[in-house]
Amino acid sequence: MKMDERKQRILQALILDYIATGDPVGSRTIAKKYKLGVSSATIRNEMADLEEMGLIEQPHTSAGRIPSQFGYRYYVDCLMEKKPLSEQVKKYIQDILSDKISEMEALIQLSSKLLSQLTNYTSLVMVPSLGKNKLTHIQLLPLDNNKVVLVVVLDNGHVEHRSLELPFPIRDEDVYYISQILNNNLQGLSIEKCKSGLLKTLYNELAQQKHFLNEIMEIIETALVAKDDHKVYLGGMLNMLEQPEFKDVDKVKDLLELLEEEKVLKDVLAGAGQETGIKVKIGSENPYEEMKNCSLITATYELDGKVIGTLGVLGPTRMEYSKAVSIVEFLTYALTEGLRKL
Amino acid sequence: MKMDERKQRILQALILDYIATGDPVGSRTIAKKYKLGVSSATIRNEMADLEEMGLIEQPHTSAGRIPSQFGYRYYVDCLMEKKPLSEQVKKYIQDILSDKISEMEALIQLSSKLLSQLTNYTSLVMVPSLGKNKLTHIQLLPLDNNKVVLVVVLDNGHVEHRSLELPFPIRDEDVYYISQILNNNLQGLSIEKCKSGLLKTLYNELAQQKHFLNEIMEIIETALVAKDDHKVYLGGMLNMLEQPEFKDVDKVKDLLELLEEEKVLKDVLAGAGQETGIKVKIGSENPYEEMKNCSLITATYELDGKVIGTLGVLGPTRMEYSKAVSIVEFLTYALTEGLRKL
DNA sequence: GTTAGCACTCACCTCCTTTGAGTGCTAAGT
DNA sequence: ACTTAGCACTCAAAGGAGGTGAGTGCTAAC
Repeated sequence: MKMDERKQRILQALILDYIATGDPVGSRTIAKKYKLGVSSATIRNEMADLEEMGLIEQPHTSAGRIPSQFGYRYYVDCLMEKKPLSEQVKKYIQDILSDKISEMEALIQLSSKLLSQLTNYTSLVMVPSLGKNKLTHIQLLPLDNNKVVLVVVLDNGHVEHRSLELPFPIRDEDVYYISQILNNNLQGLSIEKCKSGLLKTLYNELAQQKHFLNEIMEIIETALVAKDDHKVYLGGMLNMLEQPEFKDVDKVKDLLELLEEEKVLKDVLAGAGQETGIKVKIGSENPYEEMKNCSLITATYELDGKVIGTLGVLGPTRMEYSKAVSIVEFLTYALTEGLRKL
Repeated sequence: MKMDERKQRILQALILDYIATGDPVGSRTIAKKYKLGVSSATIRNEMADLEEMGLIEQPHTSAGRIPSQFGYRYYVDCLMEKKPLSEQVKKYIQDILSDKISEMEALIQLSSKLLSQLTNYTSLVMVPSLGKNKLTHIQLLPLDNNKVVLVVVLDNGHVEHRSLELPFPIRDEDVYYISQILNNNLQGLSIEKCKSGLLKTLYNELAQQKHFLNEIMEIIETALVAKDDHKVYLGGMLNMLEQPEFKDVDKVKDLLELLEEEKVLKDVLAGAGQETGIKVKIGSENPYEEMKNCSLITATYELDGKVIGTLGVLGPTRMEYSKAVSIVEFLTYALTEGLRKL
């Protein structure tokens, strides 16, 4: 069966109406609301064809049609017209993102919040792995008899700290001394490189000084390795509750519980891949059963021309794709700009 | 009307049954399940009295009775028998809380998680204000031409860091120099004291060196002041969805949205006061309209014999008070112990 | 003071009917 | 050959009627 223009127009009208109202759409509604110049009977015939092609379906015999997952797919790929954002909204985004933010992570977190606010869906933003970043500073500060604080500063402005408990007391001077050696040797290297054996070399240099450095090095190594990981921000999770398709607590509970697990979020975003450009995953294209009634729109943001993270919105399959895509698109742009300026 | 022992026994039976089943409890059920040695008719008479006294109420004419807010109050104050925790659970709590945690905040956060897991309700934990803690270290690290990282280490193991953007470039040596001066002057002082003019004194000392210190000091002051605040952890928010009384999305949405606001959480916990001991707020005793179907059980935890924070569980008014109270009680004890050892 | 007995209430369930939106098919119109 | 009007048909949803049962309050007897 061939997909002529009239079928396309009918499919588009049906999807737009369904997205707007949430009710199954009948032939009469389409004939009346969207002037296609044909009667409802004709539209009925065409709809029968569209159903045969798998693009729309009937929830039950005497109801109108709703788009199938493939219908949404076709719409997103071929029919959707991007709805340009108003200058006002663009300005709003840019104003907020350029408002004196000096830490990369704060900027990214803000983007997540903005994304969920603007779309009224749930936002996911993956913060880049720190593995490739270079150390600007590594510093140990004495805290107590046998406690020190390890502070790691990366060249992207990211700061991590961790308290370490040593199994033996240590003098303040020694802490400063070790700190200095660490700094001299590790400054400018990436975390990845620090991990790969370099710490051992360093150990040799310091071993001449103190016999218990071995243990300190181990702890530092663990701390560094543990920090070399992605992080995901989730925003507007409760927006899901606004959606009529999730008005039943039992239905939405599993989804919300799923979203509370960080590993899942990483999976979901990682599934979108690293290629640049906007991607849309519809219904069961997503990796989790609980998300079969959801769609995910993602894009990647960059720093120095390289993809460093992914961001996206998660909503019901019946989501406002055109609006959401525009927002994701512009926010990605604004975030990339923001990062560049940093 | 006087509250004789039989009335008490009936009220207790009714509340226990209602908490267990969630259904209104009739006279026959009480007569059968809880052997009080009297017939259902007698119980009916007593229940009429209890209703007159405002302790129980009927959802509608031909239904059983449910406890009123005052009924719960009376139960919690006079009738409730604390259910001792099994040694197993106690050990579980203590094991988890003593598992190599060296940062106060991590310990507190873990307590929150534990609390929601064990009770299946929502947990709130307020982290103490940092104002009274002493500075162990204050350190500036150069990051970039005109960016520095401020790291503040407190004597309780808490570490805060913040990136500062200076409106002018600064040399690494100067950063270290300032850092040293700050350290020498502020070490051992509480944040409160740092704020109160001391920074200005310090400014005089440094002003002889560099003219732009003024601005640095301002930034540091802002950073310190902003950090002197309470923080609240929320755990198991979605547990609310498990409760049959919140099976309607519209009912639970407002509550969940309320709980997402940190200010609200602070209010709610602050409302419980600072006196030591377990407190129970039932239904509309809570400060927010959205919580009129919830009860909150709180307790305070201590360090060095002084109250430093509050922790609690929030559940439906029909919550398992005896179990929840026991868990809150023991967890408070375990957390206080854990903090002491730190 | 307690209890058995009884009339009464009312939410809830089930069954039935009505309603209306929507369909598919057919035959007539262009 | 496509389009359309007309019609019979389907089925979810809404509304109503009747039955059920848990529970109550009252009264009279123990």
